[in-house]
Amino acid sequence: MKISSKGENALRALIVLGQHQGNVMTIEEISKRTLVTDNYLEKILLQLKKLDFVTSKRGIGGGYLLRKKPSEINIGEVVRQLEGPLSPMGCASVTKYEPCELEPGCQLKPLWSLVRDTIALVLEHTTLEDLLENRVSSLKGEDFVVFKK
Amino acid sequence: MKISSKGENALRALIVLGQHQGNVMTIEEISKRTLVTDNYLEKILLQLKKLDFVTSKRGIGGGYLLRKKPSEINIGEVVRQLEGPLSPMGCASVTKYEPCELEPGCQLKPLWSLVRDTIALVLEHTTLEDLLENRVSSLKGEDFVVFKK
DNA sequence: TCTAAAGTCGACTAAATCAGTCAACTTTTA
DNA sequence: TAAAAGTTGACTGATTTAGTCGACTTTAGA
Repeated sequence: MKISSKGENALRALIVLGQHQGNVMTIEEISKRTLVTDNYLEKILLQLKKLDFVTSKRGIGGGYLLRKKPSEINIGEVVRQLEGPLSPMGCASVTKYEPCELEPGCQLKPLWSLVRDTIALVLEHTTLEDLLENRVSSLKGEDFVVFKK
Repeated sequence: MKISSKGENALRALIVLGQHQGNVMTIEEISKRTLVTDNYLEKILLQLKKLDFVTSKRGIGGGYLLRKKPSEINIGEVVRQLEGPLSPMGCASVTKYEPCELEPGCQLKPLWSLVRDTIALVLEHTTLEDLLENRVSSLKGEDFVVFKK
């Protein structure tokens, strides 16, 4: 159930860019603040650019900046684009469903669907703005519960 | 955010063993019902045995069977033992915390913690018995919600 | 118009993990 | 004592991951 370093580092970069909205930042500057090597960051930023989350300016004084407002950048979508489907198994994926030989009647699929849906619930309701403003609340202390209506 | 085939196949095996409680099942029989090759199942069952979820009997008439009652087999624990921590990132892991250079003040960690906690909430509240009796309810149709108290 | 600063692109690699195979071995029962 | 079954360890092939490297293009400003 892991997030790879690519996804993690992409989110780090978006956060740093969000903290400097309006200003372009060079790969080197982003690298300093995210602690990701610039060679690797370059790859990730290029991918974020292709996905239209960021844009860039070449030449002297160039660099990267956010393409959309932080409130319009959905974390679920970022994770999905960089890491693949949110579902732990293809059979429970909404965006990239893969049939399984054990369907129907599989007693595992409902579990994977539930896991997928709760992950999606959290990630798709979080925007970059939420992260920037520390609006993600912890479940610790049972502030949150999942319950059946 | 994937479950590997090892975790999936281990759960399949446990389900099949749960459906035949009291009877030993050979690797070959389990293989037929889970659609996992017996060479690979052998590896997985051995691991499940070391973890004390199943037990085995050698020789003619031998095979595998559950070691505990299905109601005592916690799916979160099975997944954790076979796949590693439930948390998507080490910094948010409860059972295997790994420090990160960006702590404290990291704006991502609360998100990973929330994801970990919701995954744990689902998986740790599910037992093998729940799976066998199809007691895992789907989030579809918004039967469930996550909310802040 | 030249130069240095920046992003862009493609090829390559080293390590890790995963999924799976195989052969030899031990235990047990009939 | 033979056959059925689990046990063990070594091995392999494919894939993914996390980078590295070098050559190239674009741009601003002196």
